Amino acid sequence: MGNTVKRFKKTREARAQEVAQDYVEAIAELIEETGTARVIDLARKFGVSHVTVNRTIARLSKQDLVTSEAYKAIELTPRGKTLAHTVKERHAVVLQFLIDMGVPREVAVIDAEGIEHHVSRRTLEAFKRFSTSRNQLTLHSNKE
Amino acid sequence: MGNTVKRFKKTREARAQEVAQDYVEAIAELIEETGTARVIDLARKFGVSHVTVNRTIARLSKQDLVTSEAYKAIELTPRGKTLAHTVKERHAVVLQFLIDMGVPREVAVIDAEGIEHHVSRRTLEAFKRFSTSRNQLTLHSNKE
DNA sequence: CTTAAAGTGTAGCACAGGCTACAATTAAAA
DNA sequence: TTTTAATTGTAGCCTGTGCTACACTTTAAG
Repeated sequence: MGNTVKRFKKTREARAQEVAQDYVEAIAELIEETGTARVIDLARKFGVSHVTVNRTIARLSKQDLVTSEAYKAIELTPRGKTLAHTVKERHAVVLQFLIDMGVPREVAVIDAEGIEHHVSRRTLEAFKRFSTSRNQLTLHSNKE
Repeated sequence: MGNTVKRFKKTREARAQEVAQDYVEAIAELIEETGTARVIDLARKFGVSHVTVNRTIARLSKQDLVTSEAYKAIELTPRGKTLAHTVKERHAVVLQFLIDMGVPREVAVIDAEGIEHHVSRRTLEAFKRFSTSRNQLTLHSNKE
């Protein structure tokens, strides 16, 4: 299999996991902020109908990322919690990185959402290095 | 409509254009390198069946990005050419940026493929600034 | 407690993007 | 030129992710 093929296959596979990642992250946030994560909350957050959320939750449930009983709030499984934590951290790194690069915050927030899912470990490390060194510099020149 | 909703809608819309962008870029490359872009070439490049390529080409044709006659090679419309050019340039900027950030080339190639579609104008500019200043620095210390 | 509103679930549709299997066409070999 | 191989096209299937419409359950107001 050619390298280009591998590259595009990887990109497609990553895409298949994006929704799952967005959902567990959102669910974790909702639970943290409001105590529960309901279908309607997710529907509002993502701007989709509750039907779409429902089916996605069913799929996540099959993947052992969430548990859900009819008419009950959604819970994260241990696997779901772990994933949510990883995703949250990565999201924060990417967002901070873009901001540190000089991208206006509102733009950075949008771009981070799309970019985060495609950032490998190595690239994430590079982003962290950049933010860290930039922040150390400002320690000496700026108390922000 | 909430900001979060807008953000996710934007991400979804961007996603819908990714395939189109990948295809016109690949078609432009094939034409440049081999003279023609055929269905089978694209199928091999993306690692999908020729059927998938066929239907995608039909969709791109509706969007006035390519022209295709049965059993003939695929051509880009003026719109398609313009898009291909934009995408190619952005891809190059993102790839170079990742490499300049210290990401190993093989990893950068994969990540760039996923990231490029989510990079806004502002972020692209930030990437360019970084690569430019880094390259100017190496001019003085390294002839690479 | 009863009723209205909010939330949830399900049926059924659309489209994108995967596939296999088979038919048709074009290009290459004999 | 005929036959074979490669390429392209079409039918029909699957899954993911979107929707509306309608039914059911839970929650909140009266």
